[in-house]
Amino acid sequence: MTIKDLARESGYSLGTVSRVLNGHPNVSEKARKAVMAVVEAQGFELNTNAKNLKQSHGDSILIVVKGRGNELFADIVERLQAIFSATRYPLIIDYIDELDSEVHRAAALCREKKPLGVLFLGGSRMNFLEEFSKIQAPSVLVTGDARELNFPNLSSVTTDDREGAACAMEYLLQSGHRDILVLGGNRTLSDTSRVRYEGCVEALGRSGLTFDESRYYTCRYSYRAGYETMTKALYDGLPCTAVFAMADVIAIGAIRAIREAGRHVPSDISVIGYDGLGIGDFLLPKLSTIAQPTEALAENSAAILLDAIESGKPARHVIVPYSLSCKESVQQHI
Amino acid sequence: MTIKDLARESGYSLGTVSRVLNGHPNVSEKARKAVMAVVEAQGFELNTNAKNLKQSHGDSILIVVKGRGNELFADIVERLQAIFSATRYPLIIDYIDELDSEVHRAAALCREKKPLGVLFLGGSRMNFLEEFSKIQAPSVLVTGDARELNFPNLSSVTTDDREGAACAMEYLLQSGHRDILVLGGNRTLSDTSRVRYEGCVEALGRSGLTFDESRYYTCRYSYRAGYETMTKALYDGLPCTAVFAMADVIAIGAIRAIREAGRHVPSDISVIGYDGLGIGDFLLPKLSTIAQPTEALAENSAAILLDAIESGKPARHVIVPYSLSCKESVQQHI
DNA sequence: TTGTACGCGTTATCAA
DNA sequence: TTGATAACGCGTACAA
Repeated sequence: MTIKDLARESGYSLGTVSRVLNGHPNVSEKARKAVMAVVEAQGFELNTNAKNLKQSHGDSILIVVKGRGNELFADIVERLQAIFSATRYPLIIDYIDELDSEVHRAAALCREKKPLGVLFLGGSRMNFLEEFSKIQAPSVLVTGDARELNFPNLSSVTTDDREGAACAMEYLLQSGHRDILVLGGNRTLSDTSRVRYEGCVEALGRSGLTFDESRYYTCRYSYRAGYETMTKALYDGLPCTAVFAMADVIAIGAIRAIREAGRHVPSDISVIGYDGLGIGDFLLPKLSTIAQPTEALAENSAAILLDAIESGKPARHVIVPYSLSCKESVQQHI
Repeated sequence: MTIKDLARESGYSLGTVSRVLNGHPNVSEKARKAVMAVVEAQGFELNTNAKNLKQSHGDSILIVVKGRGNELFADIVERLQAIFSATRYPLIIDYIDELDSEVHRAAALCREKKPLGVLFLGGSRMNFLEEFSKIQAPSVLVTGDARELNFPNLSSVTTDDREGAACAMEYLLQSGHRDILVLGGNRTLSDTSRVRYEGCVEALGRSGLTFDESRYYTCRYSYRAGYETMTKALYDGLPCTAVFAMADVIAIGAIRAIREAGRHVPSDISVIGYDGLGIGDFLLPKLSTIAQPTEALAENSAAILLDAIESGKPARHVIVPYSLSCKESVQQHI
């Protein structure tokens, strides 16, 4: 069943049928009805390949996810999937290592699949600077700020990582902690980690304190890395009554490490994470964290991308609010 | 850059170029070299849309995932992604609700996308019986047994759920537990749940015991559902020293519920899960569980599907071994 | 072994 | 408002 058959059955020509199917203006109501009647009756479906061939681009949306271990992204991907399943755009999801270049990968995929748009889950300025100019499709960086990058086709949706991190630190500070360890990503490679780090320094500064570099532990974003890094930190033996982990996955691994060292959370060591993973509420103790609004992140990203694709709207940059989620893993230090 | 350009630049004709690109036999080594040289030099990429149009089917592989809350599937999807990223087949991943028909959804998607093959993550016999005949593409049911369904294009890869569940129960029994609650899926809709339930009954039978129906709590596969169901079970007040949760996500939610009720795991109530989620090792207590080999599950599924797609090999049904993972959430009952 | 020519299903341009 | 027809890039009979 092709539009050719549709033309025959409906008594109209190919051109008219195509116009009906694409909602073009210059077509009589009568013709529209006639064609649609056959469509309903025969269950006709347009051949995407032919359409794409003609239009010389694909019909999918590409999602490049940075880091397999980061559950936050899993949450966002799920939401994105739910949103896009209501549209006619198939999703191509591509996972790359946390330390690889998402832009390089996206550029390659764009050449191959010619997607309508691309969504970056995580990304670093350096990579964008280097080769984002190679990609033409409207894109949005989710979980990162692309405002200063100033690419006309690159939007961004994120929380304020600096303030979020500062908020976490301040919470720890206000709870009486002074000996704080920070577990975060590689600050050279990850903007998010760098900006959150700056937030930490800032928060400390506001209290007249300075951050001791040796208290920053570089860590991949995964349960295991959190566990291993915290184990090492404990072994190093710096005084420590609280830990700020830049991701909940890291925090969860760290808590396990603390417990295995015979210490308790939060009575011996308080832990605050970042992300607001769903599982946090089912742990013991419930994880205190800076919650990212995954739903808002996903919805805004999708809306912006769709606007760009369908209506050619220009890039936008939106900041969605984080929230301090005080649960059970942080305690007043006496 | 099309094969037309390639033809011009290489000095050969369109036909020869196409043959080289598709690895056809009747082409001289000289021609092959000449064409490939230009391909390398110019970075030519074949137009998938045109190719697909010509061959009247897509080039992607469809994955239908049943249930958004089931982390096991997330693990498997990740592995699948890693495997297929090494091939030229894009993955289209579609999540549906745990209680919807995966086969119905797949059939619709097949009409639309004409994928080369489809992977079902979770699925129930009833749905397959009803409309799997509508789908022609080679498929594999991951995490379910399709042997008796006897479709020529449906393979399956799974662990032995009956034995796995029996193993979990026996472990509890051997640990001295008699008052055991079981939290699992809807046995009418989910074959996996039904079969695991049968395993429970069987294990009990081997010990001369019978399963009291009121001890089975129906529960969706998610942290929250596990938490809520366990809370309700605790409220019901049946004597209980151990819980078998048919999924780790359920077990994790249940453990939280138990703790909130002021009881301890495992000293008051032992809990064993099913799946072997990565996070299990970072919890307190570490989760004892029946571990499914996600890697083997993914690898076998991919291999079978690829064999079917590329070499037309017939359906296969493989059982991969589960393993009892004794960690910290189950204790001897005195 | 190589080249030519046609058709896949669609959109878009132009004339009617 | 409608219809005829030319591309889009590729695979493949068929001819050479």
